[in-house]
Amino acid sequence: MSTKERRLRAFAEREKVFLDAARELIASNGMLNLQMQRVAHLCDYSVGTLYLHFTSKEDMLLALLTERASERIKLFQTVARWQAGTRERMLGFVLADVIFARQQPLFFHLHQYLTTQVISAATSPSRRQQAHEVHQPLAAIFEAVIREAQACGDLPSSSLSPFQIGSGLWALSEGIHTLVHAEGLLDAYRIENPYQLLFQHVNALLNGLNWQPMCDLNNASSGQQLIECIVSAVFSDIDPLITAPLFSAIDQDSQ
Amino acid sequence: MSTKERRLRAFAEREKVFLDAARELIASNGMLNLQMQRVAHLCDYSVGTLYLHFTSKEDMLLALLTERASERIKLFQTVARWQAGTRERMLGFVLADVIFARQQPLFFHLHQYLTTQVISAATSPSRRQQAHEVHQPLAAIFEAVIREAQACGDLPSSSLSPFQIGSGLWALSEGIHTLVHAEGLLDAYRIENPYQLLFQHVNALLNGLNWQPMCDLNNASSGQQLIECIVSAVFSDIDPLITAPLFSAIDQDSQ
DNA sequence: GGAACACTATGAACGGGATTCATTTTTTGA
DNA sequence: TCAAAAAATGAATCCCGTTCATAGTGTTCC
Repeated sequence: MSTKERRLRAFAEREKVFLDAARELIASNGMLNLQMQRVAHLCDYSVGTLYLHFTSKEDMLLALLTERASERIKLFQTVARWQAGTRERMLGFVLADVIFARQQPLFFHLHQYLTTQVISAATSPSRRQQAHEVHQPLAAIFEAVIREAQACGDLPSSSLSPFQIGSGLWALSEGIHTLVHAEGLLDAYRIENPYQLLFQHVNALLNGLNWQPMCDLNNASSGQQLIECIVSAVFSDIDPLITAPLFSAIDQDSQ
Repeated sequence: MSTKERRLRAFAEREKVFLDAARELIASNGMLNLQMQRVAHLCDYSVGTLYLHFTSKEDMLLALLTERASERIKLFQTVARWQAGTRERMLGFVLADVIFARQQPLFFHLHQYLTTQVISAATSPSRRQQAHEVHQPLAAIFEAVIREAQACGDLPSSSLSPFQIGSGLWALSEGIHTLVHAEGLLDAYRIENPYQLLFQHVNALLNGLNWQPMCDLNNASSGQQLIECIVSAVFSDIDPLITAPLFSAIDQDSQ
């Protein structure tokens, strides 16, 4: 009975085709102008067929986001495999997130948009579930490093669970991204390189947790050197246009 | 030539009437079901008149958000006037933010929704500008405390500007709010009281900045006592239903 | 082979609601 | 009092997301 399997596979493949088309259309016209009609027509299918896959437009966008989770996880895994201290790897995770946001601004916006309650309510529960499952490994990866740090004495044991400890870094990172994308906010305060700022805050937080080896916050350039070092050790394959502004003084970022 | 002035005042008053109606309708039917028609009719005006005030629905929502900024600022000012150490006051700001988010969940959702680039793009530049201006005092208030801390030696001077230092706390706070509202995320990790977690992270970050007096992170209950103390000193007029879960172990929060 | 059946795909039509603008009403000032 | 200017109106428009009755295609079994 391979008929059914074959059909399922074909269905899954078609879903990818739709998502590719959606991505392409968003890339050229912006998320605001994405129309279900156009997605369907670009793939030579009818709208009805498109709606066999997604319960709504938002549902499709969430699928698009979920599809890309694996790339983010890959970046995290690269960091996790890196032979370095636990603290360096934690910084590496934050860096990975920044790189991801810069590499794929579209996905960052999608994430932000779909996290909103109003919009999230328009997605199907099953796809929300799927999105969660797919992101699970992200947390698992950094939890492992936190456990390792506690085991080897880099990090004092705490009443908090590893996830709870990590959530602080996660929130800090998420929050900076939000501030960065709140139009005009950073201009108003003449903050030129928000991501360098993020690393400073992360270092402060890690220091506050007594995560060894402690870092001298007054020496900003050594912090930048560390980032540069992580980039060349772990992310040497990433386009320098994306990574360079993270440790050099001048920010060429134009979002 | 008071005619013009009178008209302007009347216009501003009518805008308030519209915003009140919008708030009422959102409160009863949810943001998703807000219709411009209904807002206009509830005020006995035509849709056209409504559109003399707002360039779009999103523009109206942003106005609604901006209108409420003063309440948030009031909470901050209460904290700023409190006769206490600088570190306590910084915690107080974070607490004020949490209280605001719990008191006015609607405005929190609006904020989240309108910060999104997709939605923000649908608002008028002038209103975005206005929203910025109105929020300016928020930053000014906490910057003053940071300056004071540096002056009195609670906080070592740094190469970062006061705003830059504060932005870390701001981001952390914003990020936790985001995680809290990302449906199901906290359930998945059995995090019962995210705001207690926020205070722990804030304390870690402040410790990391060497903000005196340092706080013992292992003693969670003393942290909770501090929150309780701030609440009774500064926010005694706030409904205990809102403040109690912030320092007691059981979280009755149901968003 | 082909008839009956089940499963898929279709896209015109529907519906909901934001936005507009030609027209009417009100206010102003001489 | 009245023409000109300003403000208000709401029916009509337009735009899209979503649906569903119908047509098409593949499958099964005699």
